[in-house]
Amino acid sequence: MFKFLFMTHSEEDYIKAIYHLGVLNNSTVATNAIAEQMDTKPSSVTDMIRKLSEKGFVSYKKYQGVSLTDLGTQKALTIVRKHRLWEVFLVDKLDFSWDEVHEIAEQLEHIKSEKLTDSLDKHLGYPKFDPHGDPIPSKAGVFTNTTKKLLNEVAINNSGICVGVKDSSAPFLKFLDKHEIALGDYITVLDKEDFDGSLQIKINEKIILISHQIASNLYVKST
Amino acid sequence: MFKFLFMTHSEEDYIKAIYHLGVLNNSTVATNAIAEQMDTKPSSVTDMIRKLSEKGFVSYKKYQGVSLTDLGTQKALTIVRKHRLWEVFLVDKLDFSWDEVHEIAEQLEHIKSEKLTDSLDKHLGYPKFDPHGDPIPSKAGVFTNTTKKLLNEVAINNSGICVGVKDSSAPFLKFLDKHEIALGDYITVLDKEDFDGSLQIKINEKIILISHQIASNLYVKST
DNA sequence: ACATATTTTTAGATTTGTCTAAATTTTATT
DNA sequence: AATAAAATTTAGACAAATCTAAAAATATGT
Repeated sequence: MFKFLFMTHSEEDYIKAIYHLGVLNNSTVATNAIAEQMDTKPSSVTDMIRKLSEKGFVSYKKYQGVSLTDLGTQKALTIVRKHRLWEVFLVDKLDFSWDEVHEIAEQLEHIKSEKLTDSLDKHLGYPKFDPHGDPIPSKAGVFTNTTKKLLNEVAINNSGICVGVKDSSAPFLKFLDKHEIALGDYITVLDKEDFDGSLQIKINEKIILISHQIASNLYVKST
Repeated sequence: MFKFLFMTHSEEDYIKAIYHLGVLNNSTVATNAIAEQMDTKPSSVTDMIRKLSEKGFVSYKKYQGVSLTDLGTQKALTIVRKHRLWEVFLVDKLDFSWDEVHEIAEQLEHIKSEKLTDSLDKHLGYPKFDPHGDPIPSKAGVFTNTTKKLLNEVAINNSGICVGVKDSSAPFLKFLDKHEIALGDYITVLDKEDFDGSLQIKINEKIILISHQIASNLYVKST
């Protein structure tokens, strides 16, 4: 029964990839999608899926895609929890910037110690969101749910507080730093250009113009 | 040239084992000794030694034992440094007790990020010793050297400050906790029994009797 | 619906780290 | 110094995770 509790780093990486792909389209995940996400070959994915299926982490029928079982989802959530807690640690305690933490958290998320995870959580003050605004599941696997929307969906003259990014790649995060856009900032949409979808916004008492691409990767919460 | 910089967890574990065995007897390390230390088979050790030799971490002649090269020593020191810094983190920041930290640090020592190690060092206030009193090498690989001796070597009516343990196994550490013996405590040797080598000591204003076995696993620094 | 394209799986090979069992070398003993 | 004992290495095998190339299943387009 407890024989299957140990997971290798690789198994955990697959579970996490399936989780992230699964929450997006809310259906079974394609072999090729996993292969692309993990930068590996579809044949390798098939092999691993079989193994994870035998261990009870995913349900799988040949050619029909894969989805996480309850056990698999639970496992994925603990990995996501660890990843995001470590990101908070790196930013809050070690003064890393939000574009530097992902790669290190990819390593730290595999550290096996429930007590460590829980102590870290406590040490950080039970944070609900990571440095990119992504929610941190509780020990029980529950997310704080928020009613966030993309900035480009906000109507003219409406406001919101910046609560997250959709694209958390280093280039985008560095762009935001450079233009002094940070989580917690109060943003008012002043105007939208029909021509290119760009937005005129007020942020930190300054009025700036941002492209549609930027606006569609920034989450805000209505105030 | 830089092809050999990446090391697997397993390679790092071997390097660390060779390091620890090497500093003790200050000579080449035997295959069997490594096998025993790592709880593996001598044939596996031979295979790995070959690989580490090809990568330049150890120097090795068949049947003649193995020793770390400068590169290998440097690598070992960074692993030891990471291990001990994480131990300090766990005890100082996350309130772990000193008998719980070794296993977790065994995992954390493999995290690859020089910036993380250095930031952690800074965050912890550049500690010179881990929770067991073992010295933490600096980024440059230098130890703070101390003139510590075992408690059983202290003459009657002489004193010392408890600075470390020779045996850092959980049972011994728990024993010390139970009897309220901690690093930093001021200890005076009042008497030694010829019969069994046990010592009468004064610690924290209390006089207690400890066995030779205990005394020979406690390091003190002369005051 | 049929042909074609795409996706997925299979079969077989490779690398890493390990093992067992046998062979070899070194060390210890008498 | 010869022989026994111990340590070490070699040879061959295995499991995990990956790959390539080919085969099979599914999806797409007219």
